[in-house]
Amino acid sequence: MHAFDVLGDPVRRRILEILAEDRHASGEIVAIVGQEFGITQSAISQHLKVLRDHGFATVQAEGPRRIYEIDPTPIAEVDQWLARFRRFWEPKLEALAVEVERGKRKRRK
Amino acid sequence: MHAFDVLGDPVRRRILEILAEDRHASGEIVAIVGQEFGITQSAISQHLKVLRDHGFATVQAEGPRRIYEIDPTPIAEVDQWLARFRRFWEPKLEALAVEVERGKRKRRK
DNA sequence: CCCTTGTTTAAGCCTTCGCTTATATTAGCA
DNA sequence: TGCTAATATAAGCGAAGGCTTAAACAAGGG
Repeated sequence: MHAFDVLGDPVRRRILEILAEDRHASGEIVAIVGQEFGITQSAISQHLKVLRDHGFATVQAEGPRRIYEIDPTPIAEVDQWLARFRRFWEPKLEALAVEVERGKRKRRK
Repeated sequence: MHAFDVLGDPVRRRILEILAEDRHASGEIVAIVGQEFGITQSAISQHLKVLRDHGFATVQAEGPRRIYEIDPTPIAEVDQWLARFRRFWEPKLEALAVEVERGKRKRRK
């Protein structure tokens, strides 16, 4: 399963949004996401497994609880792939790089 | 089908890579992608339909040929969603903005 | 007009995916 | 040691997606 497929599911995207803010126990995620999507604890646990297996999240046991934390690595790879398209909607990007360079030169003088 | 699902397929990603470079006739895409993935012209035509239907590409008839051109809009939306995760691998982003501002101030003096 | 070339569409098959229900596992506490 | 709370796993089902073959359609050129 490719990283894009992992991000293809709305439940998983929502979980990642939550984990982007802070680490959470499985149960906390179930409370939020289960409510919003009307799915069971089991379903969410399976989504968490997908996120784990594909490197989007890491787990740490704290007593009986599983604390999930985001791992941005695969998202960064996706972002990397998107880079080649950015010039279509951000022609300013080159200009930005130029700006920074100009600033650096000025300060070196 | 969500934009992420559209990007989930490797054939479609490859087509978008090709269209990112230049516009191409359907047949040209078939020649490249069909070879690489070992699938039929029909299969590729169906992928092109998905890209059309979800706003990733536009078509223009030129005689019997269909010329495909990329439309970056949905990719930009995906990129937008990814924005919230960028701080995890690019803490320099804030610094970059600061740099630009500093450069602008210097030049105003 | 027909034939050929370029392309799309239809039908059907097979696999994958997400969900539910039911069951297992693990930790801590009485 | 059992009981409960928190979580994961197994089995099975239905829907969706991607592929192939076959058929349809559109544009020129003879």
